[in-house]
Amino acid sequence: MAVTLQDVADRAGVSKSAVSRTFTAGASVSDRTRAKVEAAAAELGYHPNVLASSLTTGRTKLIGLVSNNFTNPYFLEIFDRFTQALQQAGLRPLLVNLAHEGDAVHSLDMLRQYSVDGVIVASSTLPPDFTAAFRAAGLPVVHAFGWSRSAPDTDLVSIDNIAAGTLAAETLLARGYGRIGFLGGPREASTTQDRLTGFQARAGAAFVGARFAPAYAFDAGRATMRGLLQDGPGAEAWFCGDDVIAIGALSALRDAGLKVPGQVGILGLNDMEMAGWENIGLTTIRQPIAEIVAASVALIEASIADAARRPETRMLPCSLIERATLRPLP
Amino acid sequence: MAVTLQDVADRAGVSKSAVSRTFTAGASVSDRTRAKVEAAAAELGYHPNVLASSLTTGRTKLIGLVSNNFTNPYFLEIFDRFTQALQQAGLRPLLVNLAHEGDAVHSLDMLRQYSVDGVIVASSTLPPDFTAAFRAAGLPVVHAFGWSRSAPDTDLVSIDNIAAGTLAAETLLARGYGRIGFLGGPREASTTQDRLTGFQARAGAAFVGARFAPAYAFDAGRATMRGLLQDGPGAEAWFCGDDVIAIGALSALRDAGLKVPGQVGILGLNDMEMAGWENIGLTTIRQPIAEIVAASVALIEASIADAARRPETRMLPCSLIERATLRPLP
DNA sequence: GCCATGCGTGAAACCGGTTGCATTCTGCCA
DNA sequence: TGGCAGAATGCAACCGGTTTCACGCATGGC
Repeated sequence: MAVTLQDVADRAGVSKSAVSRTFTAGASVSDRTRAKVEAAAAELGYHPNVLASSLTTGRTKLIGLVSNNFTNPYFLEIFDRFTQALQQAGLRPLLVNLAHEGDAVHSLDMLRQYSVDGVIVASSTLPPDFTAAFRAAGLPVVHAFGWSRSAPDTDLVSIDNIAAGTLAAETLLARGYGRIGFLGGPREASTTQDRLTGFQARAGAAFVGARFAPAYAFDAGRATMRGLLQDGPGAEAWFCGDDVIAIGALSALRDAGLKVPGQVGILGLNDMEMAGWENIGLTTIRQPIAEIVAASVALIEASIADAARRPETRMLPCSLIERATLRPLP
Repeated sequence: MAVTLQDVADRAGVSKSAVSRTFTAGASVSDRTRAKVEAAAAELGYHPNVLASSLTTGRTKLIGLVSNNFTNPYFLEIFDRFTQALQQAGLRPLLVNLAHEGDAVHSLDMLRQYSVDGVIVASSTLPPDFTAAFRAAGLPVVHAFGWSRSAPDTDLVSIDNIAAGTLAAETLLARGYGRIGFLGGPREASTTQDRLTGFQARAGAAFVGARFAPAYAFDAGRATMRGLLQDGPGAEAWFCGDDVIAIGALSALRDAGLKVPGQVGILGLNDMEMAGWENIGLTTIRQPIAEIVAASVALIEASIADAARRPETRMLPCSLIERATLRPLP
């Protein structure tokens, strides 16, 4: 059905080798041969079969893009960037949805079956031993949006979550909120723990406690905030570990008749597109998503090019985006 | 590096053929050999290389998942379902982001280079000649969430957009809105045209006009509604061609001090998760996304199994989801 | 005019599997 | 026990490429 190397070779009156060489950069071919081959290839509409060539070259240009966050709209922005950045780099994302627990080991096997060149794990909740498994299998792997002290032997790209927590506490205090709390995402996630650590340390005596939403979801944020309100007077301002949780919390506050940002302040994290919608106007800490994606792709490319490369950690700075859910600076 | 068929064969003391046959269903192997091979494979941690086998079988179990909607949160739900459904079927999604116009022809070539078994195009705005190009290349292709009279020779899975428009008009009229309008997505999309057609036909004299948002995005919906408001008294209720446009429109109405659903009614389409958030409460027409995804995967499997299969069109019913942006029935 | 140099080329082996075919093995029946 | 059918197995070719190797040929220096 499809046009093969041999077809082109026959047409051009040269050997398979000659054709192959015209399509591999840096190979030795005369201008005359190259011209003949290119003409034949164009006439026949030939495109080399990447998969066949991967057998000998060991490169598929396939990258496993693994995530378990298919419900948080923020991740659509992340997928958008990743797919574009990978395509730009001539790589192809093989998407893996880690919806169920058991998928983890299975998907590792699967990605090896397809001999992907590398794996990008985009998640802040996946346990470090998951990425470690890829590395143990000899696969280049970059963990983006997650961070873990316990896995220093894999590439990591992330914000400094401790610094983000610190920035959050500083921001709330500077705006005159006296009692401040943390409304994080899933408790087990090391990112959540780091954000809390930074927040609590900087908040000092102003810290009134932490609560954890079970998921990065509107409902989870809303329900958790409702619980906090029922428990009596809590904080004057909350640092939420994620925008979508923050938006859920806002909804609960509004239902309870509390004025934001006057009576209660809310600070998010991520700066997803929705945070900027005029009917939401969430004040939030921005993750530099473009830079995180670019760095992740760069690191995976580096690991592919040099298998002996030492893994590296890139922590990118985040910044405050001022909108309407915190009082202005005095 | 990786364990190969030969390694297993050596270990088990049999030929490559025997090993290959133990892993292909329906091949003739004795129980004794199978046991030996399986033991050896387990010890070595062998997983067959799908790409190598694809050379002879012609099957990669790779499916191109093509879309250009990486900004509408609704599509994250769609990707979530598609990835899960494909994984369930033993297929792997190769994700293609059609962000730029020029990507189209390039991505076709690319998907052929990877000899994908089929392509699923998930988009309501891609032109029909795009999917036609895949079909012309001999690739099984299913177009989901889009529909076109002009391309009856490809598999289509979608709601009946004309019927959805009719249902929308009926719904608005039944709730006592006298003058009703259509606020659609991109004008060129055939889905938009169909929704308008159905809507206008049923609305009859109550129809006051149509306006088109330039994109499926909050900002687009908001700006378009703001424009409508400036143009003076418009409709009492609007049928929006997409939830996220509807949510943008709601934001503009609220800013203008108009009461929803009392003074103005808003009806969306899709029933994305966000539509159900308590701070939004969008009344909307639900697309049966699970069924659309399931049907798309089933059709692509059918096309792969039988290359001579005739393409087919599946139109699935949609239904009204009652929330808070339309007046209740009298 | 001779030889070293090096580029361009094709034959053939190989990547990791599958599969047609011929051969051997097994079980069953006469 | 012999004969035979059918199952099990191995060999070798093949899928569509890449790459090593050896050779042919043009070039340039002496």
